[in-house]
Amino acid sequence: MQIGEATRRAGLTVKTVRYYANIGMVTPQQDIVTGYRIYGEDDIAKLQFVGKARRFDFSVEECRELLGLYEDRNRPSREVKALTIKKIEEIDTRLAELQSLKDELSGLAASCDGDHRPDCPILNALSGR
Amino acid sequence: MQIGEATRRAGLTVKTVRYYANIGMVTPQQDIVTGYRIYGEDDIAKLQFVGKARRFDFSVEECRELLGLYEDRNRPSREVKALTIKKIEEIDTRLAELQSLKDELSGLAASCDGDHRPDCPILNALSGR
DNA sequence: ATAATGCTTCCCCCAAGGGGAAGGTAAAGA
DNA sequence: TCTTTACCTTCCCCTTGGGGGAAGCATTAT
Repeated sequence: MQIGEATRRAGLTVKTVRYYANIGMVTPQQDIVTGYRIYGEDDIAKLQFVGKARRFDFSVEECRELLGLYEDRNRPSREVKALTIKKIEEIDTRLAELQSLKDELSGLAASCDGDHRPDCPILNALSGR
Repeated sequence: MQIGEATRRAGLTVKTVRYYANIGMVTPQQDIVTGYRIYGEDDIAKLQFVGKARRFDFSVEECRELLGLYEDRNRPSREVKALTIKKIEEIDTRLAELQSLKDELSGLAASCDGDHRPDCPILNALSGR
């Protein structure tokens, strides 16, 4: 099928699918006459796979790695699990950072009257006073 | 003072401080003969202010806005508080997304043996089976 | 015949700087 | 006085993951 239907079935944009072809992640066949990309069922499966992995916050490079493992029918599940745990740890780190930021900003917002007067504890805090 | 000391006092890199000058956020004077940027105490205060705001996850454009409010001695604190609350909401949204991702990935990781065998529930989930 | 899609490549754009080259400047040491 | 060293400048390419849009074929519908 052509790229349009492939994107519909994979739930991705044309730009995205073409990008994956360009970086060699999901490489369809190509019509020699028209130059059109031709996607098969296996390509669709890969696109859907990558789409889901991206939604799980895996980077494109990590997706490439996962795809390699996905295609290797003999790889130990250990490797996949290790990648997943690493990703969970990254998410944990980011969660803690964001929570800390939120706490600080919430404290500042609570201390600011937020009215017409110019005095503002938020700006005071940012300016180090 | 020159840019080197300014960066030391503001806790930023030279690249960053030059970038802020280029985009017109913190614009030092400039020595006409040497072309060197010359930073004064007020510039240092602004750099420190922006540095802190960036650490609070405000974008550069938001920092520019905050800086404008910071410099306007008559602005109502309402405006600053509104920006802060918007930022807190953004952080909340991202927190929820990350938590959801983490829960799903944790479930997958728990269901995967992670041994030498090739069977892997994580890949199965990603491939939609 | 022509208009409407659909496809291609090509190039620039985003945030927020980082890395490094090539070259001017200033102060300290030999 | 000469040279090294440390700072400074501008300029250009690189990053992530594509988005926007132009210019130019192909196919299909009217």
